[in-house]
Amino acid sequence: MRDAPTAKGRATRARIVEGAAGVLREQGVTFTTLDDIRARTGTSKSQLFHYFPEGKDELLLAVAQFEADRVLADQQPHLGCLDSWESWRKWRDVVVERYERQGDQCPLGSLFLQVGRSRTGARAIVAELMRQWQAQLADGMRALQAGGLVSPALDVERASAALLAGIQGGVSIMMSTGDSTHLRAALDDCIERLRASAGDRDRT
Amino acid sequence: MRDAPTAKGRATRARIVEGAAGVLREQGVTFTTLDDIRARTGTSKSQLFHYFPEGKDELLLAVAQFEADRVLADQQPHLGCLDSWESWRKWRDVVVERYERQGDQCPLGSLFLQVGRSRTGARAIVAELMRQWQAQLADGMRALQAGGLVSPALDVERASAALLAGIQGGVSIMMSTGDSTHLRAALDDCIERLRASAGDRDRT
DNA sequence: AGCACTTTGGACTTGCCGGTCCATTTCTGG
DNA sequence: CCAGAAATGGACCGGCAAGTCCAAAGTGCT
Repeated sequence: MRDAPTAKGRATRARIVEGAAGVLREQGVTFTTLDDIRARTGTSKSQLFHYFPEGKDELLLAVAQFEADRVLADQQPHLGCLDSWESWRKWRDVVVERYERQGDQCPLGSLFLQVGRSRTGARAIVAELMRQWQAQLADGMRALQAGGLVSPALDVERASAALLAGIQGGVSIMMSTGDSTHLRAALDDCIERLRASAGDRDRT
Repeated sequence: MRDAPTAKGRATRARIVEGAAGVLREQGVTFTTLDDIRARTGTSKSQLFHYFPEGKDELLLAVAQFEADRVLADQQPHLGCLDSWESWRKWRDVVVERYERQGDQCPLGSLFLQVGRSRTGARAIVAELMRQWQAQLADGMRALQAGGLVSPALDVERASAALLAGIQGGVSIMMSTGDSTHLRAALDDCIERLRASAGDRDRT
């Protein structure tokens, strides 16, 4: 049932996932029932179980994957070519803007907390997301190094890990406080350190 | 009922909170029922509602407060006197050790996600925890400044916000990946930057 | 058109779990 | 030792939400 036989089926499945993602963002996993999803997506109970035979968990997992894909996509094209200070700045702005708009809705955090226990799949999704995210940050740092904008002595692995951690923490703090100060601080602090590790030329 | 009339009552209430905290860590909020808590704490249903008349939410909130108090307490006495590089190092080790031991059990994160929607109280607890935590980090940085170990030009507010974000993110990444690399990276990176902002003397 | 398969509708079942209630026991103060 | 309050035990209730099932409608292929 992963890929439905007919086009109509595939469309319905996609509609369910997308609609479910919306409901989940608004209400949180805990307070979302299959009936809510049914109502939002204009489907019947049997459809839900037709496309997700293993029930709610399977659907939640599909939504988690859907959201995870969006996280990186939303940062493109900037995340993909972090080879100048200007591109880093733009990327930073996109990240801040995206998460501020999202506000206190945490599509992934809560999802994997719920599903994580029962299905190991959820952890894998998040872990893979983190891996790719960090890899792209590391690529960007190496691009700066290649351009002579950052010291070759910089420990790229560690710096990218720290930056990723800062983002995650910034976002999760924003979830509880509604304030993006920490996210901004983490991003700016890390980027500024990259700058400091260069010579002082090209401070744009 | 906040503070029970008799000593026995107070003891029971405390036993419930503590036991509930244990169950919640192990199973997560979603999969924990009042019966689980009842079993663990050797109490009866009526006791639960006797001490927490508003039901599960009230109990969850009490546990959240209990856990929040522990977070800072576990970092003492180091967090309280971050006035030398040595004390920062010790504190860093304590944080890493504490969260590695905790592993993938997230006492607070999941709690406030659940309760946060229904009761605003949970957010307040987390927000207050973050405030105090960051304040103590900022104090530590100012102590370093006072001792001439760190440049007076350092933006303490931003640096402490970034550090806190890094810790939070490091911990939450560890929740999904089981790996403390990011937490360590965030701590070490931030502390190293503090060092770099000083003159180079006293690099112990 | 006709057959097989997919998709859809929605009533129904089932079990769980938060919450209620009252009876009983244990404390405490005088 | 006694009254009144606090603490405890546990049976019971009611609602909700996940999951089942079968019949009906649509779809595509020959």
